[in-house]
Amino acid sequence: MPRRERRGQGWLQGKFKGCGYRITSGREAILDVLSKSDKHLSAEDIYMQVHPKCPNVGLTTVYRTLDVLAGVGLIFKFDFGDGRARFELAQGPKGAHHHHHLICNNCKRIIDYTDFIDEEVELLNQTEKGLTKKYDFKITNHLIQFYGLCSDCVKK
Amino acid sequence: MPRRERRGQGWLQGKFKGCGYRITSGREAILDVLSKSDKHLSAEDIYMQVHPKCPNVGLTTVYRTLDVLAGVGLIFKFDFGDGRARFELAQGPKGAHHHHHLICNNCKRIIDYTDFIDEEVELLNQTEKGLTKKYDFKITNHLIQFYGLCSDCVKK
DNA sequence: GTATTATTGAAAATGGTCTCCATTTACAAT
DNA sequence: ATTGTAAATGGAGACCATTTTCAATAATAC
Repeated sequence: MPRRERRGQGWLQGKFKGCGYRITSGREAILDVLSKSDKHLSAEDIYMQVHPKCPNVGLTTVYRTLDVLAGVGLIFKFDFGDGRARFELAQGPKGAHHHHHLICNNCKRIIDYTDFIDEEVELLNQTEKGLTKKYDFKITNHLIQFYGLCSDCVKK
Repeated sequence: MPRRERRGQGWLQGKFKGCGYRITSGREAILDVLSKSDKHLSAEDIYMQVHPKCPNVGLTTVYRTLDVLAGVGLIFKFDFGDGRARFELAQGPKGAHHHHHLICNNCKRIIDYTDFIDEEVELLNQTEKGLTKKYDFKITNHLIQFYGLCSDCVKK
């Protein structure tokens, strides 16, 4: 059988242990759900997926684990304005899979986009550099979201 | 006495009425607080400031008014991760006062910055244009936040 | 004025998230 | 393998920002 997932899992778990946290079955299951999904999962979404496999993992643990993971930087926490937090893997030591969001104000649909125009990356770096210098602020991360109307809603 | 605020207020109220909403004393007071503050106010902050002047304005009305104002685009609603929404005037028909945020992960301090480097504005425009075309998405607004450590917290 | 309709406040409901604490578990040292 | 200990757990309930409900009131159109 292929060991396809071994690497990713290994890395996640390694990073996790490296930070002094213990690997438990619940945490493993949560990491597993996160790493297999490309959606923006809420705590309850994750709980719903984990629970069938590990009925002994409670919602509280999901929240706690997500908090730890976000603190370590392994996942990102988003707010899309629907009253619940959303989570996704930061994915990869090299920042692969990084993306921004388009959010439809009408139907609340969320579109991920990863295909930055070349200058966008360049400019972001410059902006970060400028801000770091000007405000003496060490930037570790950023959030960029565009709001408006998606193609479906713009027609109405 | 100067009528400095007359214009802004007039514009706000005009826009408000133009959308079919009634002008009430409570709404006036809320608009007043918003237009005189340069902070990121929570619903309760606003309530606390409005209540002394208009004891008959309840928290419910503050929430409802903020919702209407945000819907019309007169104010922006932010989430800085502290569990309560923050509001501020979109300020002006020409988008003046627009700014982005630096958020300290440690002390939660929030720094506004308005002094975009020229390229940043340019890039945003290009990015918006590109996204609009590619995803057929009508962009009306954006949110940009940088996370990290402020000068005080970086020392520790 | 009067009718019409939006707006209101108070109280209660909602719902996501966190706290508490007795119990269980991971894991390093034996 | 066994054990000691601190970390991790989950279930119930607390918490608290935000919404809903509904009867009373106020703003506009006529």
